[in-house]
Amino acid sequence: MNTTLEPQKKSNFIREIIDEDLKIGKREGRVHTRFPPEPNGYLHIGHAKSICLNFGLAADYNGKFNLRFDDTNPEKEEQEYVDSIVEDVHWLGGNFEDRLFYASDYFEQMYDYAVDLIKKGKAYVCELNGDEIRATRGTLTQPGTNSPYRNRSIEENLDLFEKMRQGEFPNGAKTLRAKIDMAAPNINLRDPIMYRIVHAGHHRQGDTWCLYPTYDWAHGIEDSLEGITHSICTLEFENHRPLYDWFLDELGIYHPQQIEFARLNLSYTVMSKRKLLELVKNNYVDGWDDPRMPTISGMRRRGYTPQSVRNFADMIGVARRDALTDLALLEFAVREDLNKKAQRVMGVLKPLKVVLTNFPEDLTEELEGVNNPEDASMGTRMIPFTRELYIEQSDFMEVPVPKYHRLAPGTEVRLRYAYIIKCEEVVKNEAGEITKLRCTYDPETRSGTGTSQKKVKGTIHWVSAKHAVPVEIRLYDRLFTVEDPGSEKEKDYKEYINPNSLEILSSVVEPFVKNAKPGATFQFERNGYFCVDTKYTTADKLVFNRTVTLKDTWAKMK
RNA sequence: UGCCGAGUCGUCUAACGGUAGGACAGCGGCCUUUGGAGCCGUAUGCGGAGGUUCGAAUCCUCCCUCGGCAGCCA
Repeated sequence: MNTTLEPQKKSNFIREIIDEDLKIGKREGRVHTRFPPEPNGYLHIGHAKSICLNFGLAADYNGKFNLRFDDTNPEKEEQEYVDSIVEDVHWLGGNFEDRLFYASDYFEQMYDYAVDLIKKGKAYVCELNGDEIRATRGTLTQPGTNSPYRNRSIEENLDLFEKMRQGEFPNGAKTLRAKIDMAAPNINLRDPIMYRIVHAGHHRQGDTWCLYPTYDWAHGIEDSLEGITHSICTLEFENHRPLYDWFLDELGIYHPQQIEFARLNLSYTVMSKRKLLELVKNNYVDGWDDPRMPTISGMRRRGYTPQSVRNFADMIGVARRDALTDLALLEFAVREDLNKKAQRVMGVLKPLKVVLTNFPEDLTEELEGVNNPEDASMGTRMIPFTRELYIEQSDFMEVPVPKYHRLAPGTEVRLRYAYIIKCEEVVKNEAGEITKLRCTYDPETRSGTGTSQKKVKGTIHWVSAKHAVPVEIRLYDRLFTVEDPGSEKEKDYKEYINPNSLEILSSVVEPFVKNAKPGATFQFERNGYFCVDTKYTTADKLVFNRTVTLKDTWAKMK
């Protein structure tokens, strides 16, 4: 149980429901949640919200959390998705222990329950085809009409249902329907379909079944069988709750409580599996784990930490109103976490050569750099300093604008951990482009020596040319150019794809980074957080993904 | 037009009849050998109209706006 010693978790309406349930001793005071994905795609940040919610509730209330695949539709589901989902839930920290379940493991039990309903006169085999069912369902404002097969005898229903299972009928020929009310104002109650015939191999059941349960019929049973106490799902299932309750009540079995919350929408991206699948299939992105994708695997590859995603989930809270969450919240969450953990290092994204004309040709000085100012235990490292360096192109302006604290002709700037230098000469090629800066350094100004009182406004990062490790750096920008690409009814969301969401750079980093392992995260000082890409990094070439930039107050001033 | 649901700072989210608070974003400042981090300060909000009440974001009525639902998807 939660104790008063623990930090107070942010209140939300689901916690209030649970608190009340616990108070009145409902369901033996247990809390047992689940995350029930269909394995028809990769998990995204919206699913992460649900996982954190469900797992967090179980953890905080000393309860249990199940991972259950809702694999009731063989035509869309694949083992690849199962594997990725298990990996993602684990990575996020969702601990389901040994409780990994599959709806398909309950098919036999569901079938028996269906027979029970038939025997109670609450379900019937219907021979209407898809068009006919649609036509007799009525509309939002008009009631439907009864199926001509609605009043078959129980014996005939039992016989037909058995034959459906045996594979005697083709796809779509017959369905099993609940006998509820064709005039119900809630369309879900107009004799909903419980089983459809699908002759297709199932990723786990193979050809055992040609009869597959629908979501509405299956889901409550799955929850019931697992002893789930609070069945948390998103708002679009709200209209299905009466049906969830109806099935469980008619069956007379353990009855969990369905609670709906608003799904996550994030600005500048899309969250539907259908759209994400389309981006992948049509190569708008480089797979489900493309770092620009809002998928968990994409975010992992981009350098997000599980902790940052969990913090984000806590920040956004849980409610019942539709919302569009600002991407800035997610970026804040990852910066906050990485700031505490990331090894600092210097890397020059777009290099500009600097020659220190008064620095000895063959000298290499070793300068000490702090690995993480937020965490002294991470220690220090030595950084080589030589006559020829690279600095960031953006750290030099031939004609500086006001408030520009960096290098310009005749001005001084500090090199991080090193000396103050002065720009003496700008070297250009025939095209007039700046190719090199000739500077002088002031030997009295070495960092930490305190031998000079000289102060400069700016400090810039650099890499010794002789020691520079060439790397590829991938900069990512938002995938879409508008806040809510999916909301425009008249336009296809793909029209808003950002054509500049990926920029690939040839860059240099300090030698400390040379043997970094795939997945390792660094802060390139003044630039942002970067991680070694797990897909394209090879033995002789490091590829970095920019996870997120540092907050840049200078960029805002411009 | 039927049913269900939701409206609180720019964004997300608290409040449970008793001073509308927090986070992010913004703005101003301090500090700084990362224009990072940190610290301090600051502005902005209860969809509308009535009603009940000493007192309403909260309870009631009406209105407005937005979202979901007519798959043999989940």
